[in-house]
Amino acid sequence: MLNQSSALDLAFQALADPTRRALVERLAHSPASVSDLARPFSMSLPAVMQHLAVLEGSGLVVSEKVGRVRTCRIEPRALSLVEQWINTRRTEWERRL
Amino acid sequence: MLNQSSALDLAFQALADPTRRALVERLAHSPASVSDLARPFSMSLPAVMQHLAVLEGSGLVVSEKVGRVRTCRIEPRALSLVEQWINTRRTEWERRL
DNA sequence: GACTTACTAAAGCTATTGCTTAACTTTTGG
DNA sequence: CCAAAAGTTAAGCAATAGCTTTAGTAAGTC
Repeated sequence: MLNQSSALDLAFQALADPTRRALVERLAHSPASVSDLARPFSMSLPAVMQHLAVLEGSGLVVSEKVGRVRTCRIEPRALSLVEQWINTRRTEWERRL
Repeated sequence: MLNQSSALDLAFQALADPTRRALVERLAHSPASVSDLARPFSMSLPAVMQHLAVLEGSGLVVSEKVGRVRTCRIEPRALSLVEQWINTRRTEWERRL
């Protein structure tokens, strides 16, 4: 199954994991470094980094490394894309009634 | 009785698959039977039914069987839950700026 | 009653996911 | 320079996801 995933596939898939949603919730308040993001979780740092990679791969998070610190932040346009897809379906349904 | 987090897990996970999103898109227009839903897809009927089971498990779709026909429809409140989670994050982020 | 339609149940198979640990590299502070 | 801090890479592994095929059951049709 090598067909390339759409942006929505990647975004929904990224948000399907509770750890990744927690990361997004954290980042909704302010940007943060990888270590800061990892600290609250009981899992290993590489595990958190893999979650961040999924989030970046989906476009929901962007990051920039300066010195040895990578700072991550939310990309709200990717959130909008998902929000709009859902809103469109819900609205289509409700318009019928 | 699922807590909010699990409900979101299930909903996002359900929507992460393109086949299931296509089913939701179809159902946004009108309710449909399992066979009607399966017809446009190249995969087997049991495969589509498994997708429908995931959607029902997430609460995004409900169904009722009358005679030998199961009719599926969208449950917009489950869509709202997802929509609101995203909206909250996006709004939190944008309020900061 | 036999046939077809509509759905269901179960088993199995492969690829992906979500972790782990271990071994790096690159900065930075003393 | 030396060592700690911050991040990265790679390998491996158990569980899950997304199919398949096969074999059903229940309900309309003739």
